[in-house]
Amino acid sequence: MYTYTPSYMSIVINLQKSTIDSLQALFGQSFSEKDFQVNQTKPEFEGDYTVVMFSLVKTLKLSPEVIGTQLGDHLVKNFPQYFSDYNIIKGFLNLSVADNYWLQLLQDNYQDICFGKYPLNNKRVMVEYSSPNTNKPLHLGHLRNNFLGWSVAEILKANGNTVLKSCIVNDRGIHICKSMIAWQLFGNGATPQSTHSKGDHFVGEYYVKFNDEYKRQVKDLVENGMTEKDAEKEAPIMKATQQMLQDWEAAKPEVIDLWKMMNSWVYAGFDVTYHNIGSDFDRMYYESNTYLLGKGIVQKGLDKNVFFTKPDGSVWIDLTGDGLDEKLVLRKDGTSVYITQDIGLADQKYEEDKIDESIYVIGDEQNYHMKVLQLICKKLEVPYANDIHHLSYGMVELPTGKMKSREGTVVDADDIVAEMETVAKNKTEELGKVKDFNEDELLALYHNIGLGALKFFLLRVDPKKKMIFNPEESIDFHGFTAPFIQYNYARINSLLKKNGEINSNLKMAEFLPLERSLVVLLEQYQQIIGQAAEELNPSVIAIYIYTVAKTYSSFFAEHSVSNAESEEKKQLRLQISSLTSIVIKSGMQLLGITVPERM
RNA sequence: GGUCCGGUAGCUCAGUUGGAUAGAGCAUCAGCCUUCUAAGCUGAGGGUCAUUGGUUCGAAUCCAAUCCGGAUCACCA
Repeated sequence: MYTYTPSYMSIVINLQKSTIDSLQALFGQSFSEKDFQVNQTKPEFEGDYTVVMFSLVKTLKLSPEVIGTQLGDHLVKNFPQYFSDYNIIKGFLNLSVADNYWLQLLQDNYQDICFGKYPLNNKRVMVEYSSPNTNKPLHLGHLRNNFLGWSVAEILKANGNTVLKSCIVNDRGIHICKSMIAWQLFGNGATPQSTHSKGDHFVGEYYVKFNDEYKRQVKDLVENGMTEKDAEKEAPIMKATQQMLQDWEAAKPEVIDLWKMMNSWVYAGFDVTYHNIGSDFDRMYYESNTYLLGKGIVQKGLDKNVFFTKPDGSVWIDLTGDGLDEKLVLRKDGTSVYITQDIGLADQKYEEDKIDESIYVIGDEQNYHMKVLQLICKKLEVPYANDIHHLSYGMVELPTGKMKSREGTVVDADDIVAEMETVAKNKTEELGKVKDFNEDELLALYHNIGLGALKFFLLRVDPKKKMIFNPEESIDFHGFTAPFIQYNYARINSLLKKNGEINSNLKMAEFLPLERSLVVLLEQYQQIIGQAAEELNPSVIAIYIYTVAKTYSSFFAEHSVSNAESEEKKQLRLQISSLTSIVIKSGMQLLGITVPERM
């Protein structure tokens, strides 16, 4: 889906190309990079990268050893700038990359803060994420969405795309009216100001109150002999809510005023949260503006016979041929439904912003909906039909099951961020390394560490998998976590500060195993950025950056930089350290995580 | 019932365009701070890759069947 011009040619690609050339020269047959596999060499064997021979055996009708020997020989002889040595074990051709190659890579890049990133292309991509409802505050599930959306946007930018972040606010509908009704019934004119509460939490409380009252009324009715189904329809509070929705659609001034007032409270609360977690948007869409969109497109679709009308006047699309069902796109009264709005909004985005790709960060419970949207667009033959991608992510669940706002069993976004900051504060004070920091510096540090730990926790796992969060166990600060990575960055930073200017002109090119492992890893950063974009998967970055930090941590414990065996060694290690710090900072930034200079 | 997703160490997860002895973190145990930040390092134990069968030089990875868990199939959004 995304193809890029790299800023430097990666060693794996060089290996593939030179292998293809060599095979051609040796055996007179042409291969492509898909005909053989290139792996990183396992640590227990000599070498950096490995070509697997088995797939070539059939076509060449030679034993793996024979092919390996000839190929290895040819590669080392003809591409000495890349390969210095080889060995063959079973069907595996292990190649050692020339020390000078690594040295040159280091010298060219050790101060390049753009290392690994791709040059600008002409693609415009929109990432839609967050998409909150205005009847309740954000919870942990929203945070996963926000962090994913932000990170994917950053990853796409690093791949050279121009990215627009957008947000569709779900600001109308029955759920909003529930909070409104409850406030009328139980609020006694209270406001966030009068109760000293955050606007989104304030409104969310009334959403919970609605459901408590609703349950009570249903129970009463059932006790008086009504069936549960009828009771759910007949409960006075539900009837009042439905009336309010109709009044809203009829634009009754007092309902609209109430709606505007309560939404403004929620937005004030959201602003605080978004600012705190570092989310922002280039385009805001409000469902109260877009819910009528798409009707014109449906009309065009009717003309093209993509849609059909049922006797009652409702409009449908038949997707049974694609393994799905019939799907309604316009109600019999002519009003649009969810999918109709999305068709309309997709069109609006395309027209207004001339975007080439559109990414929707939406939970996997909407896989079916997004599939329908993509299918409808294809059948309508709109130009952007193949450029709609769903970044589907799994729910964040508690050990007790799903989080439910209605029942108040949610991990609140503001609460969890504050809690993480407190843990960061306690831990920092315990260690006592930054006693000279002033109050602002301390707050910034707690924020970076606490929020970083949370972001990393949510981003390090494959988005499409659901995850379980146990509020009883606090999120770890050790091991595969952001604080560990941040800590390594801070160590490198202080080391580099102590040692001053780095000599860029090195002749020595001998690497100890850990030094070599680091350079090999760092060289892969560019390819990792590409892979993360292709898969729309920030966990690729998280895992990679952790591996870099972990390897550096071993290196740091094993080898002294300041007191290296020789001046040349010292300079080499400083270059490695410098590039490591650049990659850590850059990679963490792709995850939306700030690295502190000290901690 | 149809469709889709998942099941890997006690726990949380990597690894699936088929490759060498399946990897991390947490937790447990044993070592390591007079030397660049111990939020660290080194090591140990811990596995029927849900089950069964198949494909082949080779399967956690591909195919089939089965079991378990989840999502979805609204004139809600």
